[in-house]
Amino acid sequence: MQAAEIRERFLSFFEEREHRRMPSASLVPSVYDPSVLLTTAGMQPFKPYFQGEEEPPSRRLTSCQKCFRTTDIENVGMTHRHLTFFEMLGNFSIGDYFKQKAVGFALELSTEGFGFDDDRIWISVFGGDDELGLGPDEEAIEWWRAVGIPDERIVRLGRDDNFWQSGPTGPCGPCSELYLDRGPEFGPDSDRPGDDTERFLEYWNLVFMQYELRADGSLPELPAQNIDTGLGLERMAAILQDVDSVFETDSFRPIVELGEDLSGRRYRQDFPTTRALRILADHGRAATFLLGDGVVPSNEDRGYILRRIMRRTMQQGHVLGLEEAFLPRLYERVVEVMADAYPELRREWPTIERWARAEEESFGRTLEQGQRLLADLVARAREENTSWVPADDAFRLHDTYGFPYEMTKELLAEEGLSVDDHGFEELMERAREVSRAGSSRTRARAEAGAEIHVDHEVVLGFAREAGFRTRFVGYETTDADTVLAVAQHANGWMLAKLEESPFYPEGGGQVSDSGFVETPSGRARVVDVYRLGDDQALALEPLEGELGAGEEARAMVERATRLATMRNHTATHLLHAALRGRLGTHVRQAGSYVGPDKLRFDFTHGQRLSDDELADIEGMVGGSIAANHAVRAIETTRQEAEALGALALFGEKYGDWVRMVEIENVSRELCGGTHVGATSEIGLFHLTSETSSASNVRRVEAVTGPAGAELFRDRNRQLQEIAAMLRVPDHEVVRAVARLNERVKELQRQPAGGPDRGTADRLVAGADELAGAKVVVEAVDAPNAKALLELSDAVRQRLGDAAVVLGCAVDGRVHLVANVAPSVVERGVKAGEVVRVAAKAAGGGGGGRDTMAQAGGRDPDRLPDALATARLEIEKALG
RNA sequence: GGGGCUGUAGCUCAGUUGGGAGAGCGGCGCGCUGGCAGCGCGCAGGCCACGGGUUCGAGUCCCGUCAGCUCCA
Repeated sequence: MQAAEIRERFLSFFEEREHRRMPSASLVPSVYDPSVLLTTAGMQPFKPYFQGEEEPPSRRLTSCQKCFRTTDIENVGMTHRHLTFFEMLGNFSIGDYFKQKAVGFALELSTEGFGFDDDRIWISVFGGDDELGLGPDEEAIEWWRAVGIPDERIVRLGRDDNFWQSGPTGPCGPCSELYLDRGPEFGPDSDRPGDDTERFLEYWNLVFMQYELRADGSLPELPAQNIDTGLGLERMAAILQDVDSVFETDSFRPIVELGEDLSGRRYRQDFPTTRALRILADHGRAATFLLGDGVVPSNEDRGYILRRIMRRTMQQGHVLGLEEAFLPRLYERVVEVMADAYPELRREWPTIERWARAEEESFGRTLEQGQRLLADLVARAREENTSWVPADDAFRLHDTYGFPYEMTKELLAEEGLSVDDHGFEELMERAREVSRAGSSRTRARAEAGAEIHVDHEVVLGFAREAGFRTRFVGYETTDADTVLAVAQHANGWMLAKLEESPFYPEGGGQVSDSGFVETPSGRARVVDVYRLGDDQALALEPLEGELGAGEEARAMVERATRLATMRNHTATHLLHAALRGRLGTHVRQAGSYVGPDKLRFDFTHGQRLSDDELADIEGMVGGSIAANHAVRAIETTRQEAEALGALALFGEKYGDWVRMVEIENVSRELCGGTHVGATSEIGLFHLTSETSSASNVRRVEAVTGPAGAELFRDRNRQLQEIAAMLRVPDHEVVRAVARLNERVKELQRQPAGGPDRGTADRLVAGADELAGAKVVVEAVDAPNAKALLELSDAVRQRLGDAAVVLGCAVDGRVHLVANVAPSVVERGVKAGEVVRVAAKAAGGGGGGRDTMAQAGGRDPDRLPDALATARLEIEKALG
């Protein structure tokens, strides 16, 4: 059975049993779920439903979810089954059915859907745990018995294997796993499920979300109990296609074959080759899907995960002897295999290919640099006649220059050298500790900061207890007559919920609204708006009187601020469209800030923007504003929006109904923010900065409307001030500064134009002769230290075997120069020494080489003392 | 989020205890040569990333900012 058929059979099985079939969510989790970098399980996109923050489209769901886990990355290629990227099939019950039906469905699909023999299916259940105070999961055992699984094939496992929890506290519960007994040729009868053997293959995990684990250790039952199951598609395919490993299934074969064709080697020819081909296949899939979901290689967060995957792939390519760039071909093959199930891959192919090329090129540069450094290490080892390279050198190559350790070892081995593996691992571990220590410290600080605000859990509890959802009316109005339904004091603030609220809660980059709430008995400022899924709550600061629950209330958004924010939000969409139009469709939003003061937009792009590009983009946005396009928000289905070509955000919120903001003739984006009605309301648009926020991510900032005009006035004022200082009209400023610059350069050059002939002549003529050497020690007029030096040069050269010491006083400072011919140095006159003692006499310091030295001091009156000291020093040396 | 490295001529990079900004390639000019290639000679080209500090003096030492590379979480 092919992978596509397994996928379809699973989903339609549950669809026939009243489950709503959901499309796979992006690998990039919703922006509202910062707990994970990437989607790691099928239930993850449904978390808001499980937590009761949002209403699910159905109580029963089923999906095939793209998943990514790095925890086992070291094992990929070593085993038959470890993968970083995989597809997870699952059925979910949100407060609907529980263990009985979950068990029944699982067994029915296993036997009737996938054709497993009843008597080859084994089950594991939670066997109890003292610390949790729970006994065995009798309920699950009972239902397994009821569907005909005999006791001897039900295995009880401990908390580590069969109890699920997502954190130290929160929802949790026992699991139950299904195993297939592959028969005695795969292992002895004494093997048991859970022992990680080849005989018993785990293929399905059922999670019973039954309890809530509290901080005090208590374990009350959840009011609404949920089912979350996961069946790994690749494992199932390996079983049903009767092959040894996932890499031999139909989803992987064509990719492995590409590796074989490119390298001329064969899968299973030897272990290093097999391993490399497996890694190519797994990492190839992983990178293609990450790129397809808008992740871009960088050195932080998910971008770094992607980069590591891509670089590991290239390194394994090296193991296979692949010299040429091969990532685009690898990813192209992945797209061919997977695009029927995941059409976004075909749509994003130009972007995928672009980043593949860019990363391969950039890694090439890293390798080149590393090889250069490595050559130095080899040369040094040869010189010192050793057969090894110190671990810290190899580590530096890895840590600082990104040169893969495996490659270091391999290339050194070719030179007959080795590295201390153990030492390398130690350094690696130490670096990890340093990194961990640093990040936990900052995490503690962040948590300390969070206490100032009201804890998210508290707000969530408050809203849940209120028992209704606040209706957001902020799209239509900024003032609402409504009811203050509930209120509660918390941490100095007041928590409140309105029946209808015009206040926008921060989201999609747009900041929360500010404003006021008034009731007959009091007045309060809105200091924060909490977004709770589809719901919201307010934090209020009481200003007058006392606000009470149940009172009629008038809610007023601060209009000027909101309008400024709306202008910036619509401008952000125009900017996004302009960037894509000018730079290419690889440009993708990677974060944004939309406030009343300015807008900030991060997007994926490889290089800094040129002045021309920036000017063009600003011009395009300005053109869209002038054209006065209508802006409309449309509520529609996700499918409809996608069909219309709407741009989905990085880490889009999951849901059936979406809000699409359309700017006529310019763009369509999924967006929950507030916008102006027509683009001309934006007024002025001006880009204020262009920087980077991570590699391959550029950040631009802009201002609009009155803020833009204010900036303009400010600049103009500055220009006028400069013009006044230069005494030229505004439009002459640039030319005037250029002239000024030229003049400054000229003045700086002039002293270097040649030393003053007359002075030099006078000094040469006045030279003393002392023990066969010419000596000049004089105070002269010189504009700066450099001129003094050149003068001394000229004098010494004309005198031949001479010692020349010159001094001058400029700007309240003393400069001294000593210039001594080598033959005189040999006789004991060291310029550095002379100048040092002389400077000391003038209250300064100095030094230099034997033939030339400079010094200075802060007291011009003592210049004669300094020169006298210098003369004495020379006489002493020559005497 | 934490750590390491790097910013010097158009490019690739040297630059010693702090003491006169350099090389190679490239550019321009001249010469040798029948022409090209080549060789020789000469010239231009530098806010030594930016901002502070220490110092008589900073490319060099210290602090900060920006940018690039890189490892880890």
